[in-house]
Amino acid sequence: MTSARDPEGRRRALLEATVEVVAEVGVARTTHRAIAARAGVPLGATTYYFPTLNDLIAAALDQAGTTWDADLKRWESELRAAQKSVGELAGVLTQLILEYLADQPRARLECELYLAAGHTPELRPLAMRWLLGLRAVLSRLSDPGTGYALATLVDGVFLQAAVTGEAPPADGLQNAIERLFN
Amino acid sequence: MTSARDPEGRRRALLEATVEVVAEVGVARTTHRAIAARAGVPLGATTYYFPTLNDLIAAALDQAGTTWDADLKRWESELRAAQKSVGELAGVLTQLILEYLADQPRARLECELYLAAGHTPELRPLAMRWLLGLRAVLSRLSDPGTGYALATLVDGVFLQAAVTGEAPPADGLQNAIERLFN
Amino acid sequence: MTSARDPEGRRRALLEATVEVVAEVGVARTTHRAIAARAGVPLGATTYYFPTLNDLIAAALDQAGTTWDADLKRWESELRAAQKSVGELAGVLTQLILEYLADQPRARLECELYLAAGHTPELRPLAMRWLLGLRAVLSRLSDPGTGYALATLVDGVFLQAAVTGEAPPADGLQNAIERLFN
Amino acid sequence: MTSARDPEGRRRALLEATVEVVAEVGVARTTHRAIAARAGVPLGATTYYFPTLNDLIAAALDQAGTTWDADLKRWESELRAAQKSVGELAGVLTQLILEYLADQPRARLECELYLAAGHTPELRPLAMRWLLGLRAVLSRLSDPGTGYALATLVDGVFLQAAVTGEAPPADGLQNAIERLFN
DNA sequence: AATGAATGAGTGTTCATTCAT
DNA sequence: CATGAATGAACACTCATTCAT
Repeated sequence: MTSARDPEGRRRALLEATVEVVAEVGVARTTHRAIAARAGVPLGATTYYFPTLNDLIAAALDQAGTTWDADLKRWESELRAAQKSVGELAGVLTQLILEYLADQPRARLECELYLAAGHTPELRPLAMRWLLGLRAVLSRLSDPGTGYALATLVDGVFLQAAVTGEAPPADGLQNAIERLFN
Repeated sequence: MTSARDPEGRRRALLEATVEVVAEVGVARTTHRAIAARAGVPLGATTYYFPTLNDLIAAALDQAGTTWDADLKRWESELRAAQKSVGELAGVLTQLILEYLADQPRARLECELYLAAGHTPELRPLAMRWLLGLRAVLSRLSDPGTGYALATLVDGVFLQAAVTGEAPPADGLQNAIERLFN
Repeated sequence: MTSARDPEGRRRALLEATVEVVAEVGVARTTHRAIAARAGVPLGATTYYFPTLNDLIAAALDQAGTTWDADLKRWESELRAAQKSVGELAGVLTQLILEYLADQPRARLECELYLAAGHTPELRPLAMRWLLGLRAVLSRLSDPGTGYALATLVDGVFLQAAVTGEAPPADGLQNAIERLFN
Repeated sequence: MTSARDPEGRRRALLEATVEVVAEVGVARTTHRAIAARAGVPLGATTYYFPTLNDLIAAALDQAGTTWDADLKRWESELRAAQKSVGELAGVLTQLILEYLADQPRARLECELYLAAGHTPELRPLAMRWLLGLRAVLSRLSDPGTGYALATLVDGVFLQAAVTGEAPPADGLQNAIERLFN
């Protein structure tokens, strides 16, 4: 339980808890009560720091977007270091994807966000940020066409992971990535 | 408003309405009331024809799965007819995807199902049917590795369409498909 | 399943089923569906033969009252045959009570009726018939004061049986009856 | 309408209202809405203070049981003070019963509880507490056999009062009690 | 005559949100 | 400032009753 004397800590705790709850049960089943319990804060804190539940969820997804941006930065630098051969590049990208999916809830989060954006217009810019961010990184490593293809493949991998709950086949994935790089 | 004396029509209307509502607001926000209003039937008809809301949703998704199977059959025959050149094959597949996505709600449905399957175990087999059905068709046209790659790309396209609400770039998509076919 | 061509049989089946259901779940939880299922008749038959559910329940309790009257007649004759000694009289009455309570549902029925009469004025005459019928029989065997005392004791035995689900202690009961007879 | 800022008052009001409603319409017909209306509290208050309707009813009956225990204590001391003659003892007990039955709803409550216990196992211990409590008090004043007989008679009196809505005949009752005491 | 399909009022319960403290 | 008590709208679901067939 974070202290009431640490507003920033509370906000952070709420956002983290919200991300976790959303990843677990989906945006639509996310409740104030679940978030408060998860964050270890009083129920009233949820509406004290964020006017409405949607605001809280949007803020949490926005924060997750920032984390994603940071992840992408790391992806970019790791990929850049492997740019000499297509094979190595594909291997590194495959590895990054697998690592990312190892954190199941986080992986499901992207899909939740994407779909929620379909019903909730104000989430759309946020979802576009994820989508275009990945595409941009991959485009910079190759070209826009390849970047689009790769980013789309990665989104497909994420979606499938949400259903199956399993990691994608490393070799099959790497092979597909290699083909798209050419 | 369907007639109260046309049970088959009612069932059909309910299933169709459910598919639409699910596509619009997501499985978790789908309510008896929304379905009844959309189908133009009284509230009581929903539980009269389907014991519980989950049953109704499952039946609707199952029916959508059957439609999807039929679509896949058509896809397979059209793709087979274009099998002589990779370029043509990619063109036809691109076209089929674009046509499919033209029916926005139906396109979003797949993603909704995939995500809902993540929280709702009983939907998982249904989701797997979609996922594996597409992969099987595309595998038969080429080989398992290519089938996996193509199906994953297509799922990515569907997911992105759910977010952006726009059709994917035809040329970019066809180009990506061609690369995966080689 | 009784035949639709045998209206009297249907009525009887419905009444019997109703008595059973009421005894099992109580008047308030008795439904058309439960009665129809128990009687093996179509749902529509319930409202076809009895305008409302309350009518059906009242008719069933009335019929049970007739059975009760017959039971009382038998009680009276058996008791009369034992009238020479108080000990024998008490022994026979105890035996009759125990036999009656052996059919648990029927035993609970009386209490259900008594209580339902508390909320439902139109059941009151029916309940009074049970109450006064027993009192009359026992009065004729002795005198009004003793009849009142004995009938009250018997009602207490029935009520306690409804709670405990167990038969009353035979010796304790017989002893109490003997005291009241003097 | 009790104040929203008086939790104890609200709980008490809810419990009292529940006892009244149960006494009036029976356990099975007792609804959140009826209780809320009777207590003069908003609907949400019912589930706010008691998680489920059954919890509320059980709590109300439990509280009534506590009141009953207190009543029994008082009965015992008043009866003890009259222990020198059987006639006086019977007179006091009769008086106590009549006083108790003067509060009709409370009197009916016992029967409702008894019957509900027949269908609802978790109410059984509560019902047994009433039943055995009375028997214990009357046993201590005489002997177990007499206690059983008297308690059974009293239960019969309560049950009959629930039907007739009238007080039992004082003289007849006193006479019956006297006979059981010997 | 007899039925079961159909309906909507009413149920218990959840929870976003408000606001007194 | 922070909280949790409080509320009522909305939910899934049941079922007495109606009525076309």
